[in-house]
Amino acid sequence: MDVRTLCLAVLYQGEASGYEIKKAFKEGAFSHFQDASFGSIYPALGRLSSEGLVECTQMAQEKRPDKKVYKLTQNGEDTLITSLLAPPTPDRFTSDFFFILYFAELLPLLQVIKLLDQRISFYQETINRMTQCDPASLPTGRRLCHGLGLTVYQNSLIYLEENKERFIAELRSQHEIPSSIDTNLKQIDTNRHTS
Amino acid sequence: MDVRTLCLAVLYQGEASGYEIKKAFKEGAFSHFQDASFGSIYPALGRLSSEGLVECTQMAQEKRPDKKVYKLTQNGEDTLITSLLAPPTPDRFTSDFFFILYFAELLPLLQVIKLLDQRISFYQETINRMTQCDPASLPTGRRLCHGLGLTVYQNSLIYLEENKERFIAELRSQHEIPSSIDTNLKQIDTNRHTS
DNA sequence: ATAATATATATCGACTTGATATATATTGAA
DNA sequence: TTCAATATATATCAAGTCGATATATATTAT
Repeated sequence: MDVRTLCLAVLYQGEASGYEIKKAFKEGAFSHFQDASFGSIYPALGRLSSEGLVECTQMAQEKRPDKKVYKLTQNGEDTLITSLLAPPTPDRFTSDFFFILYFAELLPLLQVIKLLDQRISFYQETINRMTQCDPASLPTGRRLCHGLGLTVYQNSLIYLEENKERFIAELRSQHEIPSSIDTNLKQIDTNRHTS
Repeated sequence: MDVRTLCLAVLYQGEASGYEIKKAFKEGAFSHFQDASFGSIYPALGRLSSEGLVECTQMAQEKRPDKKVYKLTQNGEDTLITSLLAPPTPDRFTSDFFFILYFAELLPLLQVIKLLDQRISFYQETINRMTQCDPASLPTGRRLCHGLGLTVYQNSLIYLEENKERFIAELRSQHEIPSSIDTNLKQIDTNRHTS
């Protein structure tokens, strides 16, 4: 979803500045499945403003730098709904954690253990944060998002906790045969390209 | 993870052309947690080649266009390992599905049902594809990736199947009061910005 | 026959990120 | 108390990335 639509979506829930829109992606409601940087938010707001999809009110603040508060227009609201009706593009998931884990045999065991422990902490903290909020207080669509997301984190945590020890033991046993460290993974696909 | 490292990772498993590297992200081993386009793969291979991290062999093919087969050098292998030791950047997950679902109240009910059904099919197909492969045949790290990923898809499917009907019934009941269609979500955060 | 898909490399405009610059207030630690 | 870090607030820019497109041919399906 393009940043312009993302801005409209945040503004649908109440007027906000560029800084506050960024927060919605960093910590707020959209943080688990969308993101945008200042470098794309500010230009997007400028274009939305010139197209009449949002209105800007310059708030000359007492002490802090000027705050530009953006508000959705009726046209902007209609445009948001239309964008939501378009067929969704496939999810995009990019993870260094999975990428590094994939090559676990090539890395020092302590490094891998650290990676897993950090991941377990990440899942625990995320679950704690998400269970702060009472699902019953959420609108229907938002509640399903919340429930599905929470399920993913909870089951990921369970899986890692259940398999961590076995996994580490297996890696340790492989480290005991030093000559195999480097060749383990290569063996798998060696004869793929025999044309 | 930058595209250069991703190319080294694919080449670690066997020599490959740019086209074959792209396939590793589209359908192959890395498809669930990494991606790269031709527009970044080809320049990356050129740079890796000039830096001596990969070697290129031009295969003058009989009928098809020339194939440039890239192979990892020792230097490239070392560079890959070093990159894997760097602290992982946070995951990035971007989903139109979650984004649209979040605003379910604003959309025609049939549209939402279609969205959920497509999602359920997507999970089912992904699980089917992933269960084709025998986990026991995979190296340790790769097996944990596979297991954790599969768990996520399976539990997402279960959650959606268990909650779909209740969710749709709830949306339907809200549609019966037409005046509420537009205001449901707005009510939540209306008095946040009362300064 | 002919449309669609697969193999194969390459380029390019448009967009996005991550870092940086600028300026001030508040909070917490030494 | 002083000093560092964090938070509020906008804006820009180099570097990197995507998605589309061009080019050319073989195979598969309709």
